Amino acid sequence: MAITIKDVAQEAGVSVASVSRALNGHASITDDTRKHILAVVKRMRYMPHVGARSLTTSFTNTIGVLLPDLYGEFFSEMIRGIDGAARRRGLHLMVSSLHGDADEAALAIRAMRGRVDGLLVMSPHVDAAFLSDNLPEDLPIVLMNTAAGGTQYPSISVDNYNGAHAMVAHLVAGGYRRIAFLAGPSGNFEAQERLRGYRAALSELAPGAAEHVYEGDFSEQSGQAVGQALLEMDAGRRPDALFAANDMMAIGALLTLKQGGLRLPQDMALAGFDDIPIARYVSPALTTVRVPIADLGVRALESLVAKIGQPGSVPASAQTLGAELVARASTGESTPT
Amino acid sequence: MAITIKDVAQEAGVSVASVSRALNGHASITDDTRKHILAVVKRMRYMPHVGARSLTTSFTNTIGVLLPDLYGEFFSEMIRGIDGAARRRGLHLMVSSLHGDADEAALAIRAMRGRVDGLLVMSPHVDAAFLSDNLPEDLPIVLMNTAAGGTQYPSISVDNYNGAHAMVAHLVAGGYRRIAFLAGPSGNFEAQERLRGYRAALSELAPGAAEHVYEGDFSEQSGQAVGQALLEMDAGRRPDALFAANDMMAIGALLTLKQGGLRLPQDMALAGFDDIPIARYVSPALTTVRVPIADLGVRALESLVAKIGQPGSVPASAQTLGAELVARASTGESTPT
DNA sequence: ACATCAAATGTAACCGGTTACATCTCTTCA
DNA sequence: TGAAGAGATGTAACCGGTTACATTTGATGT
Repeated sequence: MAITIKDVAQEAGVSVASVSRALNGHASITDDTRKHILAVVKRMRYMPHVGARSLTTSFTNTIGVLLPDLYGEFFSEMIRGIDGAARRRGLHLMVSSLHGDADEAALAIRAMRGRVDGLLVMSPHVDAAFLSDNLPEDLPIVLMNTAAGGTQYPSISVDNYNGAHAMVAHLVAGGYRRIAFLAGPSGNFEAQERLRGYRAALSELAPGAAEHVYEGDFSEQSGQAVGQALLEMDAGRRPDALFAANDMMAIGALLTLKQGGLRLPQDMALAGFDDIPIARYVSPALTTVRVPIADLGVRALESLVAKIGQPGSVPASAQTLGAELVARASTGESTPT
Repeated sequence: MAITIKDVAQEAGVSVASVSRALNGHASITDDTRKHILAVVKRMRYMPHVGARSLTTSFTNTIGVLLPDLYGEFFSEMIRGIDGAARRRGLHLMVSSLHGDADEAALAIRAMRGRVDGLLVMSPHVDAAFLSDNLPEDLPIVLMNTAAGGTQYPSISVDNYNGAHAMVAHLVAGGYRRIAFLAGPSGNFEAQERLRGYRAALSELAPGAAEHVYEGDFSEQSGQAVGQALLEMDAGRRPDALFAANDMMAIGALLTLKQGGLRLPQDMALAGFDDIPIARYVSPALTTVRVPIADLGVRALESLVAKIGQPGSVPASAQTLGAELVARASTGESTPT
């Protein structure tokens, strides 16, 4: 068994209360005794048992983070943002992936009880009903990139609609007219918003143009499949631009189209969404919409902290972060990198 | 305040002990009362306070993970491996980045006391002395990718030496003779091992060839800088192959060299180390050494779990994971993807 | 010299669970 | 019928901290 506060108290010849006070910088303790106690603490290498402490103080200095999956650049960026913001406030992170079904998600949420001061959740499987069923009622929570919260929980997400809208505008401005869209999984809220943006912009900015929507699932493979389908099309009927709902699909299509002998962007322009790091490195470099993922994490953590600070008083707001168009060579921009 | 076991006991008309027994599947409780209690638990949405529980049981079902930084594909992969292995065992993860100085690292370690059953640590700042100074003595720990443990702590790392050795062999076999090496930060153990592998292989396999070592720091920028330096060299004296100690530097060099008009691999072959996802997508696709990062995480977690299972009994072993050469176009391979 | 009072320190209750031990209930058998 | 014993349930101590309240100590004023 490790060293406890009692051991320290005994060794220093004082009461546990004094040790506690010395450690927490509490009032009314002589400088002499404080120094003496701290010396003993150091000598014995005592470190408080955080769990025990949080039992009485009821705060843990820890934030729980639930993400759908811990894979890929998106996740990595998100955690980076959250971690940076958390460390700035001296908070720790407890992360959990949710990639199982709803039951597993429920389990993960329960496991957080008593260990965290608040929860950051991003999950396609989670909706408001599920949350109110499984959440300890008094646990502050902020949702990310989801429509699930309704008005009940605060959420913060990226402006997928306007990002997609801006991309279509960019393509139209570049002279492209037969603009196809490679959609994400239909159940996914972000994918829906991006599709909605595409449709609205198209009917608004290129009134005559027809919609061409391909189904995809955000994977590189589905990009390759659509690339293949496009290659096999009659060149006259082929779209002159393909806008994929995320970068990975765009890259899959890019590789397939290039391999099939198409010149990009002369034969077909290509655009993605997310601006994952790879986007800059493929050739031609991929035009995309930059999603401020790390920022999203930072903001989410910050609103969570605010909510923890004043429980109940903050109404459930839905913040939106702007997404910025990044024009690169795949839609004809000359600038490299 | 949330619902406690007492509330449940009162509501169900039993003692707290019975509730506890019902929840933990303990022996000697009637099926009737168990069902009744569980029904009440469900109705009240009670969830046990894990911190309080761990106070008496002294286990937390949580593993602490300390990484130097939570940025980039490397750590994303590592966490993915750890998370998968952890969830298979019903363990939770508490992650913390260490990117500050030693003091911050010490703080992060102390914060884990009482919240985790064991620690997974990967850090350049950490050595054996530091650990024995700051670690609660009874906390199981496994180190990753570091020489720091000495014989005191078990560690698991990638075979950087032989990976680099194999790459040099590959280049020599490809006919390259003036093989330059772009090193990583000198304080970094992995970087040192890769450099050592380069040197040994070179003197062994190409006895006459001179060493050319450039300094780098694992960043894309340092790759660009060296790329620029190479471009400015007299073509006759220029190396015919550049082996960078990691992929990001190789990619930095690749972009700069291409932009400078060099043809790869005809004018210069290029190789990296790590096999991050981007490596496949650049053109020419980058020859590299695949580091089984996720595997490393899995193995590390598994040895930690083993150590937690039998404290003290396992001697501090140092496992090594093989690194596999992946030949792609940047060293002349014809295969795409 | 003694009463008064503030500051420093100690004692013990409490946070929310688990579990050893005590108690109660009910069956079984002499 | 009553004693013994097994099985179910309750009581209370404990895990390692924090903190309200009690107590001790020492300075101050008259």
